[in-house]
Amino acid sequence: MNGELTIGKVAKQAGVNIQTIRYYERTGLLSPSARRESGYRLYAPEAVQKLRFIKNAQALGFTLKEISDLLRLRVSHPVRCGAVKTKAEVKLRDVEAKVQSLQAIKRTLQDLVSTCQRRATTDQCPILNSLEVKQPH
Amino acid sequence: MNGELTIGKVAKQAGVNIQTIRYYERTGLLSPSARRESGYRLYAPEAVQKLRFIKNAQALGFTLKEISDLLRLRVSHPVRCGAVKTKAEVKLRDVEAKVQSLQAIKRTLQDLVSTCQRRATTDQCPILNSLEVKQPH
DNA sequence: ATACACTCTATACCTTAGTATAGAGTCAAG
DNA sequence: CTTGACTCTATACTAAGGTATAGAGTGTAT
Repeated sequence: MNGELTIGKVAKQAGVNIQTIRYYERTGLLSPSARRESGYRLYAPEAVQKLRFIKNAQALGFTLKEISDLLRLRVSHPVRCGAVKTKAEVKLRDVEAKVQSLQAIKRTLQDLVSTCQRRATTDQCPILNSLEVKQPH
Repeated sequence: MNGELTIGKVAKQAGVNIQTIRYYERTGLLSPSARRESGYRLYAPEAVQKLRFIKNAQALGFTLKEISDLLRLRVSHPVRCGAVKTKAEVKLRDVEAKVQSLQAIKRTLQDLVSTCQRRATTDQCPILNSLEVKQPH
């Protein structure tokens, strides 16, 4: 037993459609580690983890292109280190901004819940003020 | 001067396409506060704020449907308070989960940046371990 | 009163991210 | 050695979220 999985097993374990996995292969996001002689795709168990990461990251507003960039971030040669570091820093700023925005929404929702508890009422939309609005440059 | 804006002004201030605003109107997300006799849409200045909120929330992975729900969350009558509170609490759990996931990605990116600084190398994809993977139920 | 920018409706088209289907071949249990 | 579940490629379709265009009317500065 070598631990390799067929596409159906991977799909089931990751909770995604088989077609989705093949679609990700077409777009360069996830390739099988090997093929059987018959052409059947074979995947390492980490493929399941990768698919779950992709689905999580999508729910956070990342596009497949951005997720692909994230997955490619690794320090392969000291010579490329500077470039990787720069990319990681850019992504980090983006992620930090998302965390800030989400926390603002979170505080508003918490306020709303406690406002309800105090039986106060308002016709204003409270969530509108939650996000620090950036002017388009 | 009553402060009402035509669609072009709103679009420019919010940094979105005019067609997008009309699309949001069709989908019930944002309606003009009035129309001129000629049919021209007129918007209150808050429409700009609302559009920016929508764009921010989309970048955080919320769908237009979810954003619509968020914008409707307000305590209008004490009698409805329980329902609003329940909805707000559900959204709150969702937002908290997103914050957790983003912070995991953030820590990984920070590690990556400092790994680079130590000139270490790895062929592993470090970000794969960043998200607490939930089993599909 | 005429340009020119703006807006209207209606319709068509586009991109991203899948999902479905057809027709043929493969695998493994009985 | 066949039957049922699985996989293959290729192609078409779908849904969400826009974006573009045509043809007609409106607003306003000169």
